Parts: sequence; C-alpha cells; structure tokens
Amino acid sequence: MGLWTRLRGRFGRHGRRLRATARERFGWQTLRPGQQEAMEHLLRGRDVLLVMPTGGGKSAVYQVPALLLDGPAIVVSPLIALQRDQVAGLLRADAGGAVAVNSTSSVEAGLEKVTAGDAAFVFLSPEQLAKPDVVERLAQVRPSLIAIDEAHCVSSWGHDFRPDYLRLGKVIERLGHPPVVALTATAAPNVREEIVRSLGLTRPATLVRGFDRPNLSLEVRRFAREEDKRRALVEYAASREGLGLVYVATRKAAEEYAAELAGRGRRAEPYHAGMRGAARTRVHELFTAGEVDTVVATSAFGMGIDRPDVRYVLHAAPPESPDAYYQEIGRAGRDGQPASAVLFYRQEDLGLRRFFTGGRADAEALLRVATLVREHAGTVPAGELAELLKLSTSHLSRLVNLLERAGALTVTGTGDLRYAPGGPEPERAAARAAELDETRRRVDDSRIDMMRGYAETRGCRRRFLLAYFGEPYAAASCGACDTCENGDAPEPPPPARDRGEFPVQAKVTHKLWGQGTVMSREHDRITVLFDSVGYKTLSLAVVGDVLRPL
DNA sequence: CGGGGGGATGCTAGCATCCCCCCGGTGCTCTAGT
Repeated sequence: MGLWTRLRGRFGRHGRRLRATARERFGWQTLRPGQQEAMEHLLRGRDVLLVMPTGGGKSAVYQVPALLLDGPAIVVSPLIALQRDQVAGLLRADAGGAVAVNSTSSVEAGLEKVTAGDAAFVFLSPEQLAKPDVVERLAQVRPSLIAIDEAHCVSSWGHDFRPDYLRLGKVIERLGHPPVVALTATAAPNVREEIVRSLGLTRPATLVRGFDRPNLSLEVRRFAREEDKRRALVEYAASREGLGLVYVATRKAAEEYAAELAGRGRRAEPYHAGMRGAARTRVHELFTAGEVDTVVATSAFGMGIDRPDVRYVLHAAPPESPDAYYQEIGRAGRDGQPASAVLFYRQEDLGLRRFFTGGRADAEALLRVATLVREHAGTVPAGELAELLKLSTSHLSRLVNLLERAGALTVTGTGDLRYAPGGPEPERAAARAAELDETRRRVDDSRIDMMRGYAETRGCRRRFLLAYFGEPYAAASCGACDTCENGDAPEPPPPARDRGEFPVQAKVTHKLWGQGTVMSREHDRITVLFDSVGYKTLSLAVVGDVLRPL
C-alpha cells in the first residue's frame, strides 16, 4: 500500500474518531469545519495556528485530540482566572482530569497529580514554564500536545510586560516539540508571523475563520474638546438599552465614567487592575449574570468574559492598535444580533498610547549585561546577575531576550546565562540588540498610526479593518459603518483586472524600508506592511522610484 | 505625548498666565507578616 493511501486512510478515520470523542466525552453533537480540520492536523502531528473569534470553539480544538493521544496536554494560559475556568469546565466533562499549576496553590502538588497520571490537561502560565525544574518534570511525562491560549500575548506582552512569553519556543523544544496549537481571536499577518517565529512552529497549518462580523456596526465620532467627547459618550451609554462595555485609557477615567453613569441612574461599574481582587471578581460576576448595564474598564477587562448579548462597546480613547481594537469590539454581538462599536475619538488621545510604546531598552544596561556575562567565563545564574546589576528579574529577562536574538547570549537548560561561543563583541551585540528593540518600537508606533487611520478614514471602516488583517473584502460598501451610511465612503478600489503594479498581498521592496507586503489599496494610495518599520501608507503618484515589486 | 496641579510671576491686591513637574496599562511570582 502506498504512503498516500495510508495517509488518506488515517485521515478519514481521524474524522470519525474525533466526532465520536467530541460527542461521547464532551457532549458536542457536531464539529465545525475549522475545528475538525485543526484537530486532524494535530492528530497527524502538525503544528497549527488557529485564528477564530471567541465563542467559536477554540478550546475544543486541543481538548478533543488530547484525549486521543498519549500523555497529558500542556495548556499555556495568561491568567490564573482563565486557568481556573478551563479546569472547572473540563472537570464537568469526562475528560480525564485537569489541573492548574500556579502560585495560588502548591505547585508541587499540582505536578505530582500530573506525574501520577491524574490529569489529562495541565494549565500553566509562561512564568511557571520559565522554571527549569517545572519544564523538566513535564518533559518526563511526555506531553501529547501543547496549546498556547491567547497566543497574541506572545507579541503584545512578550517584549516588555511579560518577557517569559518569548521563552516559550525554548520550552516547546525542551518538551520534545509535540504538536503545538496557537490559539487567538485576532492577529494581523505580522503578529501571526511573530507568533509562529517566536514559538518555533514548524510549517504550521494556519486556519483563519469567522473574521468579518457583519452584525457589528462601526462608527467613529470625532471631537475637539475632551469635555464634549465625555458628555457625548455618557449620553450614548445612558440612553442605550442592553448590556454594554466602555473602554477607557486610565483607571481614573474608569472610576469617573462609571460614577457619572451611575449618577444618570445606570447600573455601571468600573473595572481596572488597581482594584482589589474581590472587587474585580464582583464586577466580573455581575457582568456574567447580566446584573449590570455597563462595565467601564481599562484593557484589564476582557479575556475570559463570555456573554453573547453585549449590545455595544464604546471607546473613550483609542487602544494601541487595530488588533486590540478588534479584539475589544469583538466582545459585542456574539449572539449574532445587531451590536454597535463606537469610537469617541480625539487625536490627542493617541498621545498616551505613544507614551506607552515609547519605552526603549536601556542601551547601557544591555552593554553591562553582555560584558558581565562574557567576562564570567562559563555560566551565570540569572538571579545573581539581576541582583548584581540591581535589575528586576523581568527587566533582566527583557534585556536577555534581546541579547539572545542579537546572537550574544544563550540561556542554558537550567536557566543560566552563557556568552554564545563565537558570538559578537559585547559592544556590537548591545548595539544590535538596541536596534532590534528600536525596530519593534517603530512597528508598534505604526500600529498606532493605523489606529489613527481607522479613526480618520473617509472610506468604509470595515474594509479598512479587514484589509489591516489581510482579509479581502469584495463588497463595495458594507452598509453598516458610519462612512458607508452617510455616503462619505469614496469609490471602491479598482476591479481586480486593473490592479496595477502593486496588488494586495504583493511582496514589494522599498529603497529605505526594505521588504514589505501590500495590505490594502485605495484608488490613489496603498498601505504596505514593512518588516523594519511597520505600516506605511504611500501615495501611488509619488511612489515611483522608491517602491518596486519583489 | 498630553493633561492636570502647583507654585511663581506679572500687573496692579485679586486674577490671569506661564512654566515645571508628574503621571499614565496590561499579571505573574515569591516573601513576610497576620
């Protein structure tokens, strides 16, 4: 029997086994096309990147195959609250046990449960997996697969806030690289690429499902004065029926808006990371039970919330990227009924975002780390180095991540630092590391530019967003955004046969900015995503000599 | 990057203007003390 025939035979059997397992162990009567396809890839040992909206059944994609493979499934999850919810869900099913290994209970006890074979699913944060002994214990039980939940965190948090996210690639290697599935609700093409690169996924099957949300109407209201914007937003939220979310930029604003809405007789609650744990839990529960009209929150509120009937998501300030914006407005209208996403926009509000992305890696600290590790022939425990340099461990991790990418440092299996044999001189390494950091900063900045582009476009907003995510949108007008409705939207782009030199998705090269990909095309300009500087919108009239097809 | 608060100045005794400084978002983990 030829290889192809055998493969096809196994492929067919997988489908039936998967559906049977889903039905018998979890009680799911059907599997959606994207789900089953992803599961089949995993069973055949292939890595998967799955982009699917929340509520689309992403968790099922690793849960069902895990029961058909030997060994426990490792699930990387960013929040302890999410780990708890997932474990509770699995314990209700006939799923072979589940445990969360984190600081809220004994790590040792959790690991023992895993080694004893009492857990088919183990949930951990990237920080737990940064501990060599934890990874060692998990390697011994030979995991069946690894799932990275909320995989966009690799890109959005890995560089500064939670640097252990950038170390997951090494962890996957050390666990023997079983099939890996990275799951996220939204990710632009370059974010997808970064996830794949950073996790070290090999030839992953990339599945993107359910991106457009036609029931979500899009609107931007522009203001010159903060005061006017505030009044308009409160007016909107106070007069609206149904459950709503208001996203604000600061904790203070969350308190103020919530108080103002409460003053207007609404059941409104603030939510941000500065509140006590119990108060946050309370708001979360009120929201889940539908016993509140509006939650006014910073970006802290979102992951793991699951109500299908959110009728509006308002933004008192733009978030740092269309990725974040789409994620936040995506929490509205999951039931398929009409819902609204309104951005209350002032250009000045982008300033705070620019401040947040503006932080650069300390060049001097990079050099000191590189120099010290090099002088210390052999390995240096990261903890000792952090103490010596008076750096927090997370700050040091951030520097180490950059120096590692610059080819200067390696991190040993026991978590110690070593200068890479044949690596560049510390000065060159530090300079290269600073450059890598600067590139990331430029790309982050360009995402803010794209957020501004969304807010200020006179074209169809839906087409703008979908183009940003690399999703073609054929219709001339979506009919459900403010620009389409009030007739501002200009002519749709030229038809496919008149695509000119730079069609969407074409690879191009720019004299200054190097390689890029055409993301969208209007009648007179194109937006290109460059590896080195991020998104740039270029006028076709003047692009002449500097841009060429690749 | 932009907004808000506080203090000093400035022109004429109370109020405007300026400048400077500070602040701003996401969570994990480990430890010490109740």
